[in-house]
Amino acid sequence: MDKSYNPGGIEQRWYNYWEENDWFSPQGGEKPYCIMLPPPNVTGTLHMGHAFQDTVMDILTRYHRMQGDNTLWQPGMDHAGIATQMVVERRLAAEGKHRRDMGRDAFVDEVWKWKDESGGKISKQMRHLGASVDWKNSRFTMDEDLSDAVTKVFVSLHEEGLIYRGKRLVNWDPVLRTALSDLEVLSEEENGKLWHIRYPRRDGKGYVIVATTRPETMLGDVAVAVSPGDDRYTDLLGTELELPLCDRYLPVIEDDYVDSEFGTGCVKITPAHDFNDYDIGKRHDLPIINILNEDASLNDNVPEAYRGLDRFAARKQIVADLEVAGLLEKIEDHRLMIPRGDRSGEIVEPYLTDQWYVQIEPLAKPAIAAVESGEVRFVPENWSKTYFEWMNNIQDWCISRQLWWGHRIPAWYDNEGNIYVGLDEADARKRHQLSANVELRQDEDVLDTWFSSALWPFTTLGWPEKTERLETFYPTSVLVTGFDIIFFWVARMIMMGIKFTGKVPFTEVYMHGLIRDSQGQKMSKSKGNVLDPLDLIHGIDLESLVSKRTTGLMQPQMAPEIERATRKEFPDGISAFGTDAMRFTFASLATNGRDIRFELGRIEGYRNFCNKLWNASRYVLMQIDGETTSKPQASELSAIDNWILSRFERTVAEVRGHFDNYRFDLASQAIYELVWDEFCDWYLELSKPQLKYGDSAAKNATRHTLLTVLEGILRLIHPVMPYISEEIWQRIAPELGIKAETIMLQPYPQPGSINNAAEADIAWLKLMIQGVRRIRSELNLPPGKPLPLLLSGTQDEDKARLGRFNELFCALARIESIEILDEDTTRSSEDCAVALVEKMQLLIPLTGLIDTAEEVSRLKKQLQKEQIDLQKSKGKLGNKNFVANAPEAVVVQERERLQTHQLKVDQLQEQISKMEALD
RNA sequence: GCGCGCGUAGCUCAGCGGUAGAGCACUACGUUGACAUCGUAGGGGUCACUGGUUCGAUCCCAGUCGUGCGCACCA
Repeated sequence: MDKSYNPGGIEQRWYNYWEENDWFSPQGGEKPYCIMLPPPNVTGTLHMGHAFQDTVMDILTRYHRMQGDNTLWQPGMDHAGIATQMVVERRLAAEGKHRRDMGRDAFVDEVWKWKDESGGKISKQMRHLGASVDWKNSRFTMDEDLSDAVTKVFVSLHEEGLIYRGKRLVNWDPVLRTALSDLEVLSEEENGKLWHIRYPRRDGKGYVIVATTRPETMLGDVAVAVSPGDDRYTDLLGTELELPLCDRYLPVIEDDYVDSEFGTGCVKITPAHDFNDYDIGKRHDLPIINILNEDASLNDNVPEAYRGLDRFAARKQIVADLEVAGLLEKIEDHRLMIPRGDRSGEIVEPYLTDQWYVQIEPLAKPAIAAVESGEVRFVPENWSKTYFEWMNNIQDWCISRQLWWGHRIPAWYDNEGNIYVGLDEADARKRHQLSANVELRQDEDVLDTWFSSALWPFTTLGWPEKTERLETFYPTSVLVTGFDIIFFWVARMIMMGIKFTGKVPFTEVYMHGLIRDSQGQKMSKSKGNVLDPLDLIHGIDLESLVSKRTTGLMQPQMAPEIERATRKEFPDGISAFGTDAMRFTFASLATNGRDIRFELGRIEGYRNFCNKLWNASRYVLMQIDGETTSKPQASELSAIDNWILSRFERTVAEVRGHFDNYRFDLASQAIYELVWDEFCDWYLELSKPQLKYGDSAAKNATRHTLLTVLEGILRLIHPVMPYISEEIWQRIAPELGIKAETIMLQPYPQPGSINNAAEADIAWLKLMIQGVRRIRSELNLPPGKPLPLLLSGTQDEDKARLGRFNELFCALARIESIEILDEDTTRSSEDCAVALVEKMQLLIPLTGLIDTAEEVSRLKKQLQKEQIDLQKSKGKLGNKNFVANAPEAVVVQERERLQTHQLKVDQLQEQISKMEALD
């Protein structure tokens, strides 16, 4: 074995080995276990969030596979309509092409080409991460059968009246020129202005002032509304106002929506371009005047002067014209919420169009019930509140998008505009008894990507066919996903799953936090703080990292700042940490929190941990080299052997519990402590003298224990660190007579029995060793210098243990001789340094080594601490209410503490006064 | 406005009714053949604040301050 762990050399080899042997496919077994991979965008690449999520899913998958479950991790990719179309359009733009020039079919061909090129990247990345997904059954949302399922669902919902076409206001992205659902619009507070405009009264009695944040919309005004019963405006009712810049008059209406306290108490009403106004318009039967084109330029419904102007140019012009006309009362600075498309970043406009909608409430009801009843359980549980909050106020879902890339809506129109829905054109004709000579054209629009994603858990398993996979794995076991898509995806899967299979799509939803950078910032290309998981695995030099972060920016002016920050945070680039270190890091970060900060120091620490495990294994292999090791009799195992075996069993139980509760952080910590703090720090060190001084049976027992515990650790850790565990296991397992091809199909450790006696023995031994070490360190005695030791106050058990652990103790504490002082021994201890182990005092003669004054001050420090603790205990026990009300066990424990502290205080005081008497 | 979080050691985070924990960072010492990607020992916290419940509160309850997120919003 190499002297240090080198992940680069082995990872690819093991992954290929596993995949070639088809061990990622379900292996059979009684209990099915299934996880659906949230399908990543086919044209993207995996970021840290994906790597984190994939790690969690792979841990669960490998954990269950090792338990013999029939385990499926279903992979696949999503066609991501808007995102993908944007990427391909940008690529075409670089060649000076535009999709509208090339036509729909040619454009879609381009997307497919790009999909084939790009989709491979993601699967390559997932392979590097060690993801044990069922590659053979990987699916894509645009696959023919999945597309057929989408169509079938659409037709079926339409038949039931749950999908309808309607003309109403939608969120319109004027750059992408498509409708968006509510969820795809992000509103944020921005600086704006409030323009106060005078609307003259038609009766000539002055004017009223209305305020607006979007002056250009006045061209679509159809009324002015006031609050009912607002005294200031009672005389206005029934009159009309002149609409400035237009040759129109507006009625004054009353509506409860208007807040008389806000602004002037007068609101202009523009039903075609404001959601609230739209509702008011409907209530009052007002006309709707649409003033915008698809690209948000002004259309022919406005005065000629403004036609064709972009919305913001028009705003400027209108304000100027109002100013000239003396109709602009004032302009105020104003903070307001600006809605932007989540993809384009453009300000979206409420826009009146025909779109397809899902009537969602009938679907939502059973989906709410499923979570209420516990049929679907959120982890952490609290997310169910967020889910209910949204589901109880759910709005109809706009599912049509004016895009070319996606599932085409299966609806056809005749020349009169009648709509015919069917599985395909022939089916539509059949259903509606249309003769072949009726001309039909298909709806141009495609479906929201999330519509097909909502079906993912069952369509990937073969639905609508009643396949064996569907039968076996549906409902799936757990959904692992980020809370950011709880509405987009989780809620919709539950609704669609129940609707079309009659069952929930999964019984548990593990919601993890979102990966952020070391400053707590969200990682994004535009901020220039993204990390590529592969760069953490393979390493990257600083210059490459800088150029990677600064090329292809949407805002190139950010480049210098990004470069500066990158050079500061990664002055030496990023070294190659390997997949396992990264995975272990992700596991340790998987707390219940919402934000997960990723820091290099963390992964570095776990890289070191890999090296620790590697070297421990190297040690074990060196010890067994050239020896035959056989299974020892139980009686041949020493206390230290029994101790480490017992610690191992404890850890197994702990780790399993944590995995079952999705506490990967606690699981990884438990493993880390077992490996480093117990196996390496103590057992390996204790095994050295045992292998040196023990008889042949004891040596054999120790070697066997080294192998057994290490082999168990490897299986315990394999779900988190698949590569290093396989690499070492392949060398270790044969030594134990295990003949198997891979660790990944070995049984996951089951907790066994605990050995309390051995644990108590070793706890005592550790105290002894640590006592001596502390004296050495605090008095600056050379670590390597052998020291004599005197013991006083030894109890029978101490003597018995000394008999058994003499060699181990002396070796680890570097003690050259031990003398037990009896009550009547004349040897005095006043010139000794002292350490306390229970009732016993460890004494190290200082003559010629060090001034006793130093020891006195050291002891005084300890005494002070003991006295504080003693007072605390005394205080508690002196409180009658405590003794009367606290549970018996707590009181007993407190009494023991009191005794221990009292004993130590006495011992220390005695020693101090002895030493002080010397002077 | 409604809902959900968070505030614990210099930093990042566990813990959550019975004497405060980890990793990293820090200090001192140390290359004895598994490992310097290391070892040994150590320092460091009125657990945001104020009240309440309790024999006992970092933990439960109420409020305050700070901070983050989601949803809905007033022209």
